[in-house]
Amino acid sequence: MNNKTPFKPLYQEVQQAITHKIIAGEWKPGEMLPSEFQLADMLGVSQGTVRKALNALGESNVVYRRQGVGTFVSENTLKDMLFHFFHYKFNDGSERGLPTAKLIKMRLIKARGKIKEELALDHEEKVVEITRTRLIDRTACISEKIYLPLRYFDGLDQEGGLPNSLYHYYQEQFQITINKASDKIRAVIANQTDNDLIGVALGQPLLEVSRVAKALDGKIVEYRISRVDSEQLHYLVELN
Amino acid sequence: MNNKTPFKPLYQEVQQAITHKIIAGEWKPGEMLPSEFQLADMLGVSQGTVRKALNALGESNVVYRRQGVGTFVSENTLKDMLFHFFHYKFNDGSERGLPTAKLIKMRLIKARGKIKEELALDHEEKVVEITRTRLIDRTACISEKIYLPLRYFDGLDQEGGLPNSLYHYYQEQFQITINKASDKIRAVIANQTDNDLIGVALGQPLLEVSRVAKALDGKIVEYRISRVDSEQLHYLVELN
DNA sequence: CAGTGGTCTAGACCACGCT
DNA sequence: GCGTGGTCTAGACCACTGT
Repeated sequence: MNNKTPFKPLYQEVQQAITHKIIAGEWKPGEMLPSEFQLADMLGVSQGTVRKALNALGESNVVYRRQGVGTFVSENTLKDMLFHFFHYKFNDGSERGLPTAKLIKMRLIKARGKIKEELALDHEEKVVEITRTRLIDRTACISEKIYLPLRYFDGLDQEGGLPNSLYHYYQEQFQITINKASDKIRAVIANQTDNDLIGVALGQPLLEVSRVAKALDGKIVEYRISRVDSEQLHYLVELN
Repeated sequence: MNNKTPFKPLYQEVQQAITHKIIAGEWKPGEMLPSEFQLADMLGVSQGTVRKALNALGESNVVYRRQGVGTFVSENTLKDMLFHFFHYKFNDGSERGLPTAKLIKMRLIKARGKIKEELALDHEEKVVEITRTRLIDRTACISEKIYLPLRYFDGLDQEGGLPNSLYHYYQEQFQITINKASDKIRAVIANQTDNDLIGVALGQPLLEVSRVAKALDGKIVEYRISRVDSEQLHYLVELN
């Protein structure tokens, strides 16, 4: 008879409804959402149901909640991004300044092979390739190659410079909020390019971190390969 | 006046009370806890408060909950452990058999330097040093050095062999449940020992993962250094 | 069918941040 | 003091699992 109705809890509907409004731009990054009771009235459910939905959205960093203040759409600010998406620490345990970035090259290419595959593209679309180095306290320690489908970042290739926090820039300029990512970490040997870009000796071991990042709506919007000076930095993972 | 009462929610008290009973062995790994209503009666709070506490314990993997069945104390079974604490994947994307382990050496040493430091020991205590390799489909791909304070693992040095899933073994033999860990990932160059243990060529890049693991009560109980053949495996991190 | 966790509601009250 | 999220309670009902 196949009479299976998968059953979807009401709070998940509410969660989706709110998410869609955020994606649609009804509430923009940094803005405050209506209170729990107002949302409950708007959506015709009880306050407890809205609460559960908002807490779930808080868990996945779509919004953040502050007691006594309100619920706000998450911003990809540099500080938050460091916490969520930047897990490099100094080997000696020292805390230093915020990382900056130096743009080396930006060009338009066609996505082929691994780039096309990792970005899950059907065709050989145009993508922007960004090459840059990251510096902490003026010392270069990471080189990055970043691939962005031009489809999502129209006009990006015309830009002259880029800010330190790309994710915040994506959000402000292109209404793309990075929300999830997965990092594949491998060990590689430094080549001449690494020597040129971050000054590591040829033959030295490096971490190569290959990241695929997704926006709020689940679409893959960025592929990024970082090569990290392992003599200076390590990658830290907390397992709970 | 300094009349600050930090305010501790009731459900956190409940959470701690339940955690303590689990640590004390009142409910053992794999056993079912009383139902929400029974716990509520026992502790003199409402069912909703118990629910919030149990869900929090579920989040941190102290218990797991199954609708229609019950709430159970988590077991460090091989399958769960792989999901939580084993994040190595094959570079070619293939899924293969479960990892096995081959014991190379076990000896008793005094904790000094980095070992003492990472295990947060005050004195040069005795620790068990375990050297083993891990194999997937009979191919060696990881070598591990594991350091365990003898204080927590009394008699371990007398054992002849060890099972594949150490964490399950800690739990069954020593009533120690591994609950949290942090991994520091670096890149290194294979040396003669790596060549002997996992057959990687000298000079090849490896991942070195240095893990500190904590038990339910928060105590550091294990320090482990893994050296991973990066030609075969990578370390995968999901950022949400 | 009995028992468990999961959802949803309604209402009271508390803690917090801002003004 | 006001408005916000956070806690706690009580009760009804639903969905899932195993017997």
